[in-house]
Amino acid sequence: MKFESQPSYSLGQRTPASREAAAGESGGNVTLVSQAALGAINRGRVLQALYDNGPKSRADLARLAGVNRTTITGIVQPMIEDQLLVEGDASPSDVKGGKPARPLYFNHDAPMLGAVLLLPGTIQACLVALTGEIKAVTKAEFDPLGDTEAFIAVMTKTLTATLSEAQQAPFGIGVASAGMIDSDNGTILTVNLAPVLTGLPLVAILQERFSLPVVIDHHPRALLVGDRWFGPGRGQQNFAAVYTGEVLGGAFFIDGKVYRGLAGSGGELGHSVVQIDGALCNCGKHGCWETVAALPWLRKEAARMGLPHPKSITCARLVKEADEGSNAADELLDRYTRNVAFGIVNLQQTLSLNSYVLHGDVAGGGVRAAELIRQHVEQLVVKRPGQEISITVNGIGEGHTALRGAAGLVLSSHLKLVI
Amino acid sequence: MKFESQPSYSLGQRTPASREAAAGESGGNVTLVSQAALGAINRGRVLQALYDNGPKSRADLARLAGVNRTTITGIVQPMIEDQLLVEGDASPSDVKGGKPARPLYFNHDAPMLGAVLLLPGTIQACLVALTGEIKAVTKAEFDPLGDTEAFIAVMTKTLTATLSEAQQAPFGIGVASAGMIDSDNGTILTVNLAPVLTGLPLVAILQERFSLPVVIDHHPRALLVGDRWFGPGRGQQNFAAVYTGEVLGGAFFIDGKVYRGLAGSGGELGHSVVQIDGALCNCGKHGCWETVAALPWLRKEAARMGLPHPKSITCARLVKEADEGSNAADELLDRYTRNVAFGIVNLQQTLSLNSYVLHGDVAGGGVRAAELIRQHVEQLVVKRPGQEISITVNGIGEGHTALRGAAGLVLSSHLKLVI
DNA sequence: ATAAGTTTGTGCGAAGTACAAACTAACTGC
DNA sequence: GCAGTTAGTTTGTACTTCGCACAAACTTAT
Repeated sequence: MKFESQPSYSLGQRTPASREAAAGESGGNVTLVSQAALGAINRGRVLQALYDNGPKSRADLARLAGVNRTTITGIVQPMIEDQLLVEGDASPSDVKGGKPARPLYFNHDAPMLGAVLLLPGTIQACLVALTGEIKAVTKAEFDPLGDTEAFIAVMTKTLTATLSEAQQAPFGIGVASAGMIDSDNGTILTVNLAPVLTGLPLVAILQERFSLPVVIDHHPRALLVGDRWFGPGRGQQNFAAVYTGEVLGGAFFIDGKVYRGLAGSGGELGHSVVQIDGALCNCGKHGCWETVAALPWLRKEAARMGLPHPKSITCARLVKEADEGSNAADELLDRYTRNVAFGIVNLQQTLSLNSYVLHGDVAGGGVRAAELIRQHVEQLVVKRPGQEISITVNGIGEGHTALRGAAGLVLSSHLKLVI
Repeated sequence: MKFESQPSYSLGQRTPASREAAAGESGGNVTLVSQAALGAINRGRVLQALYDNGPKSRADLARLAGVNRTTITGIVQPMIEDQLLVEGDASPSDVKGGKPARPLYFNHDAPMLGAVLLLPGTIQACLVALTGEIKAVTKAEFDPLGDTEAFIAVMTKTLTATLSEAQQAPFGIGVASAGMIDSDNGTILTVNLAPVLTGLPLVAILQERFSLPVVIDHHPRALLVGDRWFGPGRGQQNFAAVYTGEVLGGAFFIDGKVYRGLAGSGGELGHSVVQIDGALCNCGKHGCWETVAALPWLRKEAARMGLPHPKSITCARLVKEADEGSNAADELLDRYTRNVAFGIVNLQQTLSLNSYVLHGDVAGGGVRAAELIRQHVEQLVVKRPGQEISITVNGIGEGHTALRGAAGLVLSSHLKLVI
């Protein structure tokens, strides 16, 4: 399947990319900003402002960005003509009269985003509208120990099925994958439990088959992006997403952009050390955060304390049983949330992002777990005047956030907000 | 003392600042890039390329930045006319003939940078040339428990003495200070051992007295900037500076810019937790990194192990005694460097910067200490294919790096490399 | 010695961008 | 009906980068 049509205005995908490539070839470490790139950057920022703040008039956007109204007109007019944006009905003027503003927002029928969630053994693909709605979900399974060609066949078939439901060419395809991902080079390095994926240059493969921009990143980073574009991180310039479950992970949104680290390796928090010479971790080291704040620890402690059905214990059940009056559950919940808090404390001491969105098991514990973690973090962090730490839970289902995040990866790279 | 003259080309100080202020007033979180800002940004990047790569011809710079040669000419010509840059002698052409290139570099007589290092009880001020040379060092002492007015008087007098030796108006004044600093608002929050500084809006005070741009940041961040502009971090896009001594601290250079965190509070690594419920820390918490990797721990262990003169033990002496055959020193050195390594490991797992510059006590241990730390980090970190971790020591004296870093703070803010 | 080839650096016009001023459109309040 | 206010557009200006052409300065081959 191939898509040809592209919007008349460049969103900066081509030019800066080729520029960077050129600079890369000559080994340069500086990149000047060209005139054309400038336009793309500003177009991207206007779109992001629309995302972050919801429907806004041209005048509002101009005020928000501190630029001239005419600049905004120049930016949005081609987008309206291309039906990426639509003008809403005139909203009544608020105070002292004046011409009513016409709010702008994304066209419901604008091109969508392809999204793939890749976990050991399963593939989920879908289309995500710019407004966040999910459509055309397709699921498939693959043999984690099988043949590479077989996997590619399943992946292609699944994605083709989903993309064929799009009315127009999607902006691109975003892939969120478990495991260790090299997002710079678009390859999967290793996925525990799915050796078939080891070393797979998935971006190159999909780009070739679908002739669309393709982006890949690891699961926690997709959650982060999902939070940023469509969840509680919307509009924020600094926050972290923290995932807890069988393993621990995190991702950071710093100064308005996704932090990736070299070759996309930042945020592997599970194996930061919180207990020198502590318990043995799966990674072979001792005292990793994962040894005290992941589900295996919780199951072990639940069994030790004699809680019912310790093998299937979750934060959600712990909260429920604590709410029902179980002292043991209450105590374990407190210790669990405290252990989770230590990782967040170290993050806070390091980056001082002040805002954290929880995912995974601990998110199942809802507001109560989040509040407990917040209290522990507050106690364990060195206080600064005027500093407030917020811990929130993403209420939307886990899979949906990851899929939306995969879609958001495309937006982030497409809008090229980084210079 | 007031300075009036300013270079004819803007380096972006005024416009973006006022732009940001305007956007801030209206509560906006996006900022479009203006035409004028674009020029300032590119001018800044050309200058940074000159810093990072040493003297380069226009053609080289154009290749390095991936832009047209004429663009570089347009950027550097006014700077040459303003005597910020100078054209060197024609260097002999290297291979196939052609017109010999004229390398450009900073004019030795260009405006300098004012730098202040503020530690409890002492002030150091100096001028730093764009080439890194330090001139007109002035030192003074103040009463850490004394009167605010008295401190300001000493500070003003010291700085006036230094600045009066400048031939032209410096580009600005950079202040590196111990303690907790709010670099966004330019105030000192708290300094242990110097209560007189608590809450002092030093930037506003100095800006008013000297009519120059003033920047303040905390000590580790000044070391980072010193490394970046004039030390082992030169030309690097990602690295961290780590300070060990009576306390621990760090600062990060991420994707080509100094990371500050909200209100400049990132990098307070000393109180990240590496030992849940471990030893009591000065901060009132338990198991902070500072409890196992700072000098108080080293002194305590040296005493426990019966090493000579444990109260004045340093990493430098430990290395010397270990080199001379002391098994106890060797063993303690290994444990000390391992404990230091844990903090770097957590940083690496979080941000994956791959490159660390050591300062403070552990830097006194030279290459041997750095290599030991590197080995421990390699062992304790989760390996990624193709990932190399570098640990280096800044050979230049501590004070000089901090002063150069304070100067570099001005450059960083003046060049406005961030958009 | 001469010619050819190569590289550097500089005018000049074109294209693209944001901005300011002045304008029209649309609504409120008196 | 008219003044006041706000939204959005038109028009002209200033600034920046880019591509092309060209002179200057050097090397190499004949």
